[in-house]
Amino acid sequence: MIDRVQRKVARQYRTSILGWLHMVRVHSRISRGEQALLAEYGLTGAQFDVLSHLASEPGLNQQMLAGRLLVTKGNVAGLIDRLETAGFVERRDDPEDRRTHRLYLTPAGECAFDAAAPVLEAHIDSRLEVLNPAEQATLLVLLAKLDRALRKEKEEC
Amino acid sequence: MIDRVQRKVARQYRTSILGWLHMVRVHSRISRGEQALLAEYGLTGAQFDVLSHLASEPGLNQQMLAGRLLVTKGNVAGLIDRLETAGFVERRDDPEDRRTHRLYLTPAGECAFDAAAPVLEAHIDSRLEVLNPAEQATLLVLLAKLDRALRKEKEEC
DNA sequence: TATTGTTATACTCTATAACTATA
DNA sequence: TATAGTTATAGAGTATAACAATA
Repeated sequence: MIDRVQRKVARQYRTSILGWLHMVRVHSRISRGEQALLAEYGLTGAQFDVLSHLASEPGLNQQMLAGRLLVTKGNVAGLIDRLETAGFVERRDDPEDRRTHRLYLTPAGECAFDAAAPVLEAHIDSRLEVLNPAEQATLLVLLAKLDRALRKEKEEC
Repeated sequence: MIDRVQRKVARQYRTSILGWLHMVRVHSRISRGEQALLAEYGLTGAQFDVLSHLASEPGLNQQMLAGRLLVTKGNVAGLIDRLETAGFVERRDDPEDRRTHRLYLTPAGECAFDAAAPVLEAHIDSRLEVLNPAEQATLLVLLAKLDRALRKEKEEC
C-alpha cells in the first residue's frame, strides 16, 4: 500500500522534471536561432527584450524595466548604455522626479524593432508549426496559466 | 473573403508568438530560482547541465558533450576546466584514441549532483504544481513532441 | 531616510578562430 | 587531411555592493 503511494508520488515527481527538461531544451533550441536572427539587426536577445518592453510601455523608468526583466537595476544601466550607444534607446529626464530617467525608443530603435519582430515571429511560427493549431492553442493556455501563477507568487513573496 | 483568410493567418501567427513569450517568461522565472539553489552547491546552471549529462552518459568525450549542450567545443573546454578545478569532473585518457578525453564525474561530483538534484526537482515540482496532474501531463506531451521535432530538424539540416 | 541611477568588480557563458597533437 | 582538444580574444549578461543625487 505504502509502496503504491510512493510509486505514484515518485512518478508525479518525474512528470514535472521531464516537462522542465523538455522546456529547457525547446527554449534553448529556439532561442539559439533567435539570437542568430537578431544578430543581423545588431541586437542580442536581452536587448530585443528591452525594445519589446519599451515598444509596449514607452516611458518606463529603469527600475520598472528591471522588474519586468527580472534583473537588477545595475544590469539595466549597462543594457541601456549599450542600446543608447547603438542609437536604439533614449534616456529622457523626468520633469517630475529628477532622479529618474524615462526610456523611449528612438526612431532607429522603432525601425529595428519593426524590422526584427516579424522575422522573429516567422521563425518562432516555423518552430511551433510541428504542433497542430489545437495543440498550439493548448500549449498557449497552459503556459499562460503557469506564467500568471508564477508572476503572482513573485508578487506575494 | 481574402480579409477572413488574412485575419485567420494573423491570428495563428500571434498564437505561436504568445506561446513563445509565455515560455520565455516561465523559463526565466524557474531558472532564476534554479540558479539560486545551485549556487548553494557551488554550481551554475550550465555546470549542472554538464553533470546531468555525465551522470546519465559517463565517458562522453568533449565533442559529444558539446553536441548535447548545443555549444562549441571551445566552450566545453572551459566548462570542464572549471568543473575539474572544483573537483567535480575528471578527464581520462581514452586508450583507443589518444586525441580524446573521456569525461567522468568524480565521487565529489556524484555527491554534489545527488544532493542538488532532488532539491532542484522539488523546486521545479513546486513551480509546476499550479497545474493539475492532467494539465502537467498534457504539457509534458506537447513539450516532448516539440523537443523531438526540433532535435530532428537539427539533424536534418 | 528611502529611492533612482551609476559605477566598479568579478565571474560565467558564449562565439570565433588559430593552434597542437593525433588519426 | 580530418578530428579532438586547447588557447586566445572579445563581448554580453549577471550579481553584489558602494556611491551620488534627489525626494
